[in-house]
Amino acid sequence: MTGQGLQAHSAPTASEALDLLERGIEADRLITVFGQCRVEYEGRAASSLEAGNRLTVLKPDGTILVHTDTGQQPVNWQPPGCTHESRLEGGQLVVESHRSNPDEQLLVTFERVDQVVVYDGSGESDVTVMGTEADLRDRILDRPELVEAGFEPRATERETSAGAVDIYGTDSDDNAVAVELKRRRVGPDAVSQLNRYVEALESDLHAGRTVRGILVAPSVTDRAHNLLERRGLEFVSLSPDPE
Amino acid sequence: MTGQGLQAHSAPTASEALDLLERGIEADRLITVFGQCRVEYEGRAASSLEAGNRLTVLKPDGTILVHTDTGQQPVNWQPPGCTHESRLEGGQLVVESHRSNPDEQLLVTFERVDQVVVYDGSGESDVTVMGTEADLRDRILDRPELVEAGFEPRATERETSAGAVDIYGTDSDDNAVAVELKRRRVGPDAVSQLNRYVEALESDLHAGRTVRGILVAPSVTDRAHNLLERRGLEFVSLSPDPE
DNA sequence: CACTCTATCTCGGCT
DNA sequence: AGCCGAGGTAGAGTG
Repeated sequence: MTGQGLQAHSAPTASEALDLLERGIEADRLITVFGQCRVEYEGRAASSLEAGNRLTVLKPDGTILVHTDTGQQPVNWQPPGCTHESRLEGGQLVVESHRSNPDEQLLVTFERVDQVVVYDGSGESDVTVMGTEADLRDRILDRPELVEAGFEPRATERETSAGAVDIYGTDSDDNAVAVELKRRRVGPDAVSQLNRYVEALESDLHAGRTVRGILVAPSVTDRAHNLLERRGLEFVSLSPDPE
Repeated sequence: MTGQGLQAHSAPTASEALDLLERGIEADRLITVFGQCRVEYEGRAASSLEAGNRLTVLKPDGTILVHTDTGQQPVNWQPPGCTHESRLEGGQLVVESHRSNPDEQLLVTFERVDQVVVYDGSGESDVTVMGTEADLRDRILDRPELVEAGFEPRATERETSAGAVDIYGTDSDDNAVAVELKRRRVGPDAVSQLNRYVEALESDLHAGRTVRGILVAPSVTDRAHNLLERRGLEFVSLSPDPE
């Protein structure tokens, strides 16, 4: 199985590396190349990266990642949907990843290849994440009184002219209530978002109807708190986890 | 050089893999592990991932990434600053990455290890990106008439009680002007942001002073356009690239 | 395809 | 350390 599932070659020549890459790309394998390389990107923006020892990852869905030994983010990349090509240029291995819409290309030129690994990374499995905004929503739908005594959810993702309100409902006086959910501490952006929904509802609903806006999140920053007050919006502290 | 810079082992036993990992972590190397693994994460959220063939990357700055053969983003990860540990559990290689603040841990359990590569990825070099928001700002500071004839920039990143305005200046009638820059097509969020700055300036400056808000971006969405009109804000179409 | 919003966002800068 | 905003954000969901 390993013989079919993985091929590795230490310190290959450029043409040996090219051979591995071409066959790996053809066979839809996950490919890693360790080596000293330069990187050029041009597309939505443009960037240039001088020679250094890096890890390049090619995925069968068209993703390419160039990682240094620091940082979680790749130093250069292309998203899924690109076409990988490899060739020799002046005796050096060159990997080119290209896509249209937008027109972009990433060029990785290896001055030295230290290792190539071609791997069969297939075998799907889904990751299930808990503690998301959806969990916070479900928690409130289960127990609306966590927002406020008398609160009654009427709809989730209710469409308005400004976008969809997370939870739309009524309070004990039958006022309309827009609830915006955030799974973590929020800044002014979330308050503006809620404000847009409240204004849209005031405009969409028949005139005179009172619309309250309630932000539900674990906590808010100072500026967000001030903005809430100025906008006449409310805040309820609640976390996605029952803790 | 390659002997020192890179060590690779195909289809190692769990204890051989553990040995490579421990020495690689100790030596601050970039480490990749190919193999069938399960992943458990618990921290800001929680997730669980069943067994599958994946690529795990350990960086000397404490980053850990678990990649499948699709997608640009890792399926599980931990940011820089974590502590990597490796051990055997029931004959299986286990990699644990942990940090405090917030308290999080990622557990990768290998049911089979296909390949371990330990690499010296050092040798820094900076990446220079062009076509960013800073380039758009510089373009306007060079030629303020691109925003409007008579526009005079007075400050960049001018602080207000709502945050920093990208470019603050005056128009030909000596009105205050707040310019918000976006390098790409924008939605309602950017309009709300600009509106917050304009309101803050109206409040901060002496009463009666007219404050105009101008959004500069390549284009806006429909909802953003409507919101601009409702808020009495303006839009100028401009791209970071002179093209 | 475009638009909107979430994210274990990450990252850098500043207070 | 927290707050704030940018990002070549990516990715999901919807019309």
